[in-house]
Amino acid sequence: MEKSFVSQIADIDGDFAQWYTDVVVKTKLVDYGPVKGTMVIRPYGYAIWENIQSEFNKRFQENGYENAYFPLLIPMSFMTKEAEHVEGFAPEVAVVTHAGGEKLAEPLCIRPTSETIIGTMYGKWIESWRDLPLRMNQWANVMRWEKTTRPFLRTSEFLWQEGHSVFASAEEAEEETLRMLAVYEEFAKTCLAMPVLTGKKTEKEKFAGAVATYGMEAMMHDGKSLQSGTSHYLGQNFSKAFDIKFTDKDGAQKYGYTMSFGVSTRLIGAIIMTHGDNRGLVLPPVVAPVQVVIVPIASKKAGVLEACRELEEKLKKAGVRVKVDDSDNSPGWKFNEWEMKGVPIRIELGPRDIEAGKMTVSRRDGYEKTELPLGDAENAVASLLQEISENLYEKAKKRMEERIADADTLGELLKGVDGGNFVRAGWCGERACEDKVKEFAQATSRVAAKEHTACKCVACGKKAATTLYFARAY
RNA sequence: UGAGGUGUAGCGCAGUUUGGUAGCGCGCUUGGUUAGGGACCAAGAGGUCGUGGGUUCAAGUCCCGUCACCUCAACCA
Repeated sequence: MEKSFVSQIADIDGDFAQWYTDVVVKTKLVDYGPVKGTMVIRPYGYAIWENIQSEFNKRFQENGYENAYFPLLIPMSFMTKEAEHVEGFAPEVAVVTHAGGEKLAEPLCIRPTSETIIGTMYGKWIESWRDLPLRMNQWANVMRWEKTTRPFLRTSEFLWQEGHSVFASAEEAEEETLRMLAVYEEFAKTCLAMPVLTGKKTEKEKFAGAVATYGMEAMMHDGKSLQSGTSHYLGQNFSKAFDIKFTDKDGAQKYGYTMSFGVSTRLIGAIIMTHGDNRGLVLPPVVAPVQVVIVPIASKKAGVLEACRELEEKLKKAGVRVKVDDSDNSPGWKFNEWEMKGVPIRIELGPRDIEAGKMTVSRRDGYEKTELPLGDAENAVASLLQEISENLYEKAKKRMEERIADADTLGELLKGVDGGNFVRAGWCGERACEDKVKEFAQATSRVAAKEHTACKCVACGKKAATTLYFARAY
């Protein structure tokens, strides 16, 4: 017999990378793409992304954003207008040199991010203070030629959302940067059941061309950190490079202040690694493609399939994403299959249940089965989905909070990250000290802590200017 | 680019030391019996052994070249 999924995967804490790859491949979320470092997102994986998109679109609209689309190809000359930006992205940009059978006069970059092309258009569109603020979002693919890749976490091509805004004042743009960061944090909590740390990044870790970068970091099962969203205050760096000028109320020509923010399909990787267990995926109900799977027992017996269909209809009407697995695999096989795929609720329906007017319900965040009356299935399922979401969040939050350690010295910091912790430590503000931490502990600064509690820099012992979270990162 | 490793059926692998008919498990197809935690029986399909050359009566196996991929280091949503 083939080894089961559970026995094939190593200890979840021991060989996490292998476990992750197994989950991604076996649950048919993706195939590896024909081009190295790319992935083919299969329907089950893409459905998660679509749910993420629709939840985000609601929130973006509430914040004044409209969706738009900008071109994939960016003239090289656009990229070079902002010095830091081009320097930061140059090593990972793919370039189109030929088209139509001829060498192009100017090479075209495949977008690694769209600040430059959107900035160019904004420069043409914006004339007056009345045009501001301008807020747009695009859902797109981008390409960054990464040396090492892993599905969802780092692929050469990935799908994301990038929001780009222009304001008349620095204050408004900075405020927006933090507001969208807060939208991310709320989304992570309510839709992904994922607790995150948010805060400002250091100079070393900030986006190329930004004045300030804020990040959202999530703790994975193995204690490593995954940057799962960023929001950048760009000041006037891009408005000056792309001539984003407007005539203000006082008649003066002024440069706008811009900001941008993005999350990617990496969020799906974050879900897998935050909630997954030895049985496979665990999907938060809000984004799960299938929220409830109904498994018929002895499905050839009279009335069983009919009862399943009836329940399916009832739940569908209540807005639940539900599926009846009427394939002719054995029930045990189906249980394992759907557990591996992370479906939050499984309902078993067999002759015994139907006779008793009940259904056997099993939730993915636990092992126990309970019997509930069939008559009130919609309400039971709705509240159970909510409960599962909250439970997943609480479990992940507890785990994260238990694994935040404090360090005063490099030795303590190393011990902390070795033990799978985020380490909170003081930092004097010098780049050299950050580099020293990385060299000593293979950990990087993630974000600044909201409260500055440390006194001394963990690397040099001088007075700490900030308190940072350090972690090993994906 | 520095170091190590792997290419054999859709997937995971054995076979290479010592050259001698291409194997196993899973999956797939067909039929039947089953069904409350990855069922069982039977029959079947599927491989120019990454690739080019060489040695040999004979190469998956030995020799030379070459390509691809993986892991770690370096770089990153």
